[in-house]
Amino acid sequence: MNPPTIKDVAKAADVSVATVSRVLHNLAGYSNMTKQKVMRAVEELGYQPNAIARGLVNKRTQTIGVLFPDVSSSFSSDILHGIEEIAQEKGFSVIVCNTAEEGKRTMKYLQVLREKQVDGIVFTSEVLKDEYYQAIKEMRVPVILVNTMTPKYMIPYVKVDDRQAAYHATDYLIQKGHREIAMISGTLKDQIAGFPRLDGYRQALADNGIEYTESRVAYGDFVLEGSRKAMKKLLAEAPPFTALFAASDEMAIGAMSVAMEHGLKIPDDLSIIGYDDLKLARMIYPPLTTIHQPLTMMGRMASEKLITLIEEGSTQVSSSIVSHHLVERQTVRSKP
Amino acid sequence: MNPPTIKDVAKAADVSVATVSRVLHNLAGYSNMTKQKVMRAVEELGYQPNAIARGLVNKRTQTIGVLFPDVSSSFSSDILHGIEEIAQEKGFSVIVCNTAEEGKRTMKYLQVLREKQVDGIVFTSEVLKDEYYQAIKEMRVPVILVNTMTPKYMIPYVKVDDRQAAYHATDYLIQKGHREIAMISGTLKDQIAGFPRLDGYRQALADNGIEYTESRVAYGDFVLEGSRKAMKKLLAEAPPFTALFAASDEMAIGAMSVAMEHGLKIPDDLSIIGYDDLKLARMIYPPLTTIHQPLTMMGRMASEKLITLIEEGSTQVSSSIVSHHLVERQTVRSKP
DNA sequence: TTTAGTTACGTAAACGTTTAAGTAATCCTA
DNA sequence: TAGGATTACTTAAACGTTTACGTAACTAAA
Repeated sequence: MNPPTIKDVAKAADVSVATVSRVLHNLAGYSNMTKQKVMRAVEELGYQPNAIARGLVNKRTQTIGVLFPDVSSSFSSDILHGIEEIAQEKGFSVIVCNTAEEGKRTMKYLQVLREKQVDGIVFTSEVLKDEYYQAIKEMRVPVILVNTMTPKYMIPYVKVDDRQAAYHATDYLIQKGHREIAMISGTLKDQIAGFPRLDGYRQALADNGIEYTESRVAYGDFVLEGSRKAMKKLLAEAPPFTALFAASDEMAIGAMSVAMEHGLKIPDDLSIIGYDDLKLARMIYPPLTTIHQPLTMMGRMASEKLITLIEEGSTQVSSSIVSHHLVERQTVRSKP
Repeated sequence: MNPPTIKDVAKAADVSVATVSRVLHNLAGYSNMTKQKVMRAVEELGYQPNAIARGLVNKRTQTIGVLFPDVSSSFSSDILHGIEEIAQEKGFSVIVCNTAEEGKRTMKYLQVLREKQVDGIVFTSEVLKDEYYQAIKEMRVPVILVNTMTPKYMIPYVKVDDRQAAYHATDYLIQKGHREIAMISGTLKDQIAGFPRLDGYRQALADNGIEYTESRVAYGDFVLEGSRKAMKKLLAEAPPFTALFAASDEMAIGAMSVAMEHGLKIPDDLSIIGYDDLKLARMIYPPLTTIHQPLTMMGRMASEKLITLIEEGSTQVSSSIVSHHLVERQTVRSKP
């Protein structure tokens, strides 16, 4: 009736449960004949071990929790993909947590993950508040930050150098001959993806002897709608510009569409470079030149690091700055 | 040292574990004073219940497993988003499983889910092979199919009527005055999203007295690259056409880009309608007219149904055909 | 004042594993 | 051929809960 347990197997094979457990784990201490008996019983009963019971005694669940501000974003799901891939390879399951805007559900989810006894946590794309840090510390499991970081605590992270990548993007535009370069930035309050990217842009201008013009930067919120508004403002109010750096692909695409609606040709009338290299950057027309963040790989790395921490016990933490690269497609044009 | 258990709380409050358990669950059988004592002890020790131990005795883990062929697709992640939302609301966690191409890992994952004692499963976007069905049946937990179905077994599903939606898309093109309508179909072997959509297209043509021209349909594999090839073939070999129905947004976008590369203007020279209404349909330029599948809502419905099945025990199964709708954007134009 | 009923607990078994410790038989080795 | 070492097991505790059952004290009705 009920699913067979190890006890049923033991009874059927006429041995003790300890013996069954040992043959199932390939430990020593039984004859070949008993092994046969046990295997046969397992087969006949269709026995499957119960990971919950196992977890209780081992204090290990082979499960990790992953927190995203928005699971359904292309961004998050690429990271998730990488995390899941390595996790499953190493025998871990992943519980996904959508913390929603403003991390409204973060604390609740941390609580759930604690009760469920996950072995580790990946925390992505959001700033790690003190409150979160305390909660995680209390649960005594390793954490890895992806696409975010904190200077305040020693927590390993995996991310690209946003400032440097933004510098790269802007410098590329300059090398292509552009000098009037606008930017659509994320919100400045965002210490991770907002300020550093703007700063990189500024630095690139400065290093090339181009004056920074405040009215040429507008602020979006990393997603489409905000960017469309920002672009309209730029088109209406900013001094003319021949190129645009958008701090996310989604914003680049929003800007592109309003540019096209204004009758501008891309890249002939306006060059645009994005940031992220989401799958859709390749799909739109013309395909978007952008800064590639290896999201899936970052997910893989985070997963790998986390599982190492889980299995070796907290050895030293090591963060990774992964390198971005610029992928040239068709939205940037050399200025003669 | 170790995290406090219910025993520690009991000791600290000077009562039995049974009493602690009772106050924690708001059951009857204790005085107000003991309640205070227990609560204080819980507070002071920072006690958190262990869901693993609880799961062992209750035979309930408050966890569901969700299988996707590709978690990182926009399609899957929208569904996941809906599933997660309801799950968390109802106190369930979700384990994501990426079954990879060809369901290579499906069996392995079903095994994991079984060992981990999930309370239910949602199976998405893939055909449910007999092998899978047997495995799930053996684990005696409810399943819900999303975006797929099987006539062979009584398993509740949530999906749109692909045939009807394809009919709708095609008919819309016809109402707009088009009569030379090409199609980029998924592979015919796909009994879920392949054949039915082609069939809907055919039926719409027939009902409007338009002859079906085999050479006007090309086959992609639902994703970008295949579609680009298909579109090139169509442009080169098919009799001229003024409109195109693509069986997925991704294919529509692929087709759009090759059309644009050929110098065709959309929608002036060619009208295109897609299928799915992925987020990016709205983002590209011009925004894609397409069939909207309410993916997030489908995820929510599936989650809701599944949890009902889990909590009420298998009552009757009920499937849902959810209604698609056509969203008019800017890639279809009336033919004068 | 007895008795039945209720309240407020405590005891202990159960969930399905893993594993340390124990035991009996067999095998070497000197 | 006695002694220790090895092999092939078994027993039972432990993991952290929930919950059926037992029981003592108190309450209320007759």
